[in-house]
Amino acid sequence: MAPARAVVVPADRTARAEDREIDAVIAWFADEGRDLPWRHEGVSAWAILVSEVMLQQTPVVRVLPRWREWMERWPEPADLADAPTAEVLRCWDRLGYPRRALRLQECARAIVREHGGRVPHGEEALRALPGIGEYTAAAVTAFAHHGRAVVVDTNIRRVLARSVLGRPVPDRSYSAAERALATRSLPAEQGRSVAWNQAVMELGALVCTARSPRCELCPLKAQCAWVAAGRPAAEEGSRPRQAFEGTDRQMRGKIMAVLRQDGSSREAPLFALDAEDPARVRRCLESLITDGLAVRNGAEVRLP
DNA sequence: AAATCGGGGTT
DNA sequence: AACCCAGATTT
Repeated sequence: MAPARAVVVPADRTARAEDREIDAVIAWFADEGRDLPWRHEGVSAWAILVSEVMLQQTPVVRVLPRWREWMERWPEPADLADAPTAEVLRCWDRLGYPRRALRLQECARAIVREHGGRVPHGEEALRALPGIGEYTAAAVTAFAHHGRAVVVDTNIRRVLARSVLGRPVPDRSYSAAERALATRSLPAEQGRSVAWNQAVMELGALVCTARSPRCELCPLKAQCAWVAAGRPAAEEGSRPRQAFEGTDRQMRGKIMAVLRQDGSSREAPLFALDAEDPARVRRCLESLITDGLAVRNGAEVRLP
């Protein structure tokens, strides 16, 4: 399990070896990291927070255009707080999981109400905001406030699972042991910790990818436990994942697409979205209303 | 710990 | 057709 170099090496030599690994990854990022707009100098903490929420389960390429438009329309938390929610949901478009858009607006309102319109510092205060969980609080702390935080996203999980544990994929669920590993791996010095978080995340996105990792380009290839083990394949997925086709999630998406397009709709036409299963349409409609993503007035349904 | 919550590009 | 993506929230 543990990497070979963990075996009884003088503390100072271990430290220097780890420092070289860290520097190699940071240097790789300086050369190969993408020029993403939310990484630019002078981008506000709010803009970075928005990017992080949009990036929750949505790939970078799809976030880019939405983020640009969003920040142009609502550059400050107060702007989003005052926006019509229907417009917010339209601008969110097809980023997926539209509850994130709702929570982001609630987040903006909480920032205005409780923090004077400024993104608060500190992971505890950040986590208290709607839609901000462990990852996003750490990411905002690191990338917006340049603080030392244990950032663990899907990319970092994969890089650590492979390079340190020698495993092809991380576990399904995020464990305390995994958090401890990420904590141990984080450089002690603040500036280096920020660079490390950014660099490892990018390494996972560009090189140590889920499908076809490009190990030949990896700054960690010489000391990667997974490479050393001969890059063993992952076990076959024990459970087939739930298909998307035919799920409530898909139907909710279809209904939201209609509401974004038309602003409102009579209820009856929505049942044409699945003539085979009106109960499903009904169920999804009710759940959207419960979630605050749609409102009913009379025989019509519209965006909130 | 597991389920639920979109949507689309890649393989 | 399956897999994956800068996760959060609820149960």
